[in-house]
Amino acid sequence: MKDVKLTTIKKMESLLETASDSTRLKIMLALLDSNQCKCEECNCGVCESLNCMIEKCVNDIAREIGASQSLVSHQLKVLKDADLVRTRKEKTKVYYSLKDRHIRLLLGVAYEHVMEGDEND
Amino acid sequence: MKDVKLTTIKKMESLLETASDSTRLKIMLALLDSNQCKCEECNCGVCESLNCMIEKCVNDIAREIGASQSLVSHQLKVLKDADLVRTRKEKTKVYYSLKDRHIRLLLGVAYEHVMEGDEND
DNA sequence: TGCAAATATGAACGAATATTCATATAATAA
DNA sequence: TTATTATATGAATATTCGTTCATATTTGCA
Repeated sequence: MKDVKLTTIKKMESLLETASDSTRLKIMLALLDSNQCKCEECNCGVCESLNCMIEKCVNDIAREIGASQSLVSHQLKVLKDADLVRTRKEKTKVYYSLKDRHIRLLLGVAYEHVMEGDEND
Repeated sequence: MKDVKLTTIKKMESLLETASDSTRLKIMLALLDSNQCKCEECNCGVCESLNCMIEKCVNDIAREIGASQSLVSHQLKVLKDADLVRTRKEKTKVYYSLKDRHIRLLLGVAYEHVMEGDEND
């Protein structure tokens, strides 16, 4: 990883910056929740199939994480602009889901690091 | 990942926040550079052995990433306080290295996500 | 056509943060 | 001790960012 281009670093910065906010983390973790997995083959919530992607609408997310509709909408826009989530419209509702497996991996690595605490390597 | 505690989310936020800065990313990427791997068994730069951990002193990092000594020192402190790097003193120099494999994984996932661009899953 | 539900947006405020400059501290060698 | 090298730190500045409040937009339904 020696010669990483500046534009690549800027993109990495943008990705991590977008992920590094409590509200947005809560939103993304809500979208990881396996309870609403729609996949018929499994119920893991972390499998790689697109069919298995969990999606929730704005108000449900807001209620679940205990934040206002406005705040969640604002932060979902940030996540969308940074390409961390995708959307699907259905009637008046907009369903959000995590963009791809990298986002789940990112959350997973961060979660594990925090959970393992101060062990040394 | 449904019931993630608030304190856990705060720690994840802190980890990602610390990682989400160009200067600090450059520093950490410099510490991933396999060219200076001290491991005698391999030269990969990404192996998990602590012996294989690459370490560099402040001025070398500053020169390598083209930033001032003061800035690098400030940001290394941020990285150290957040537990992303470890230090080893030797005479007047202080050698820095990445803390553990999670940090390398985090950088790796972010790098891959950016590199794969806008492919959908 | 009008109402209701769901979501998006703009302005404003306060808080947090990266960088620079100047200087301080610590440790070594002559 | 004195000079030199390496690193750390404090203050100051400008910029960015999260949240709230009020309001706008869009869609479906009666």
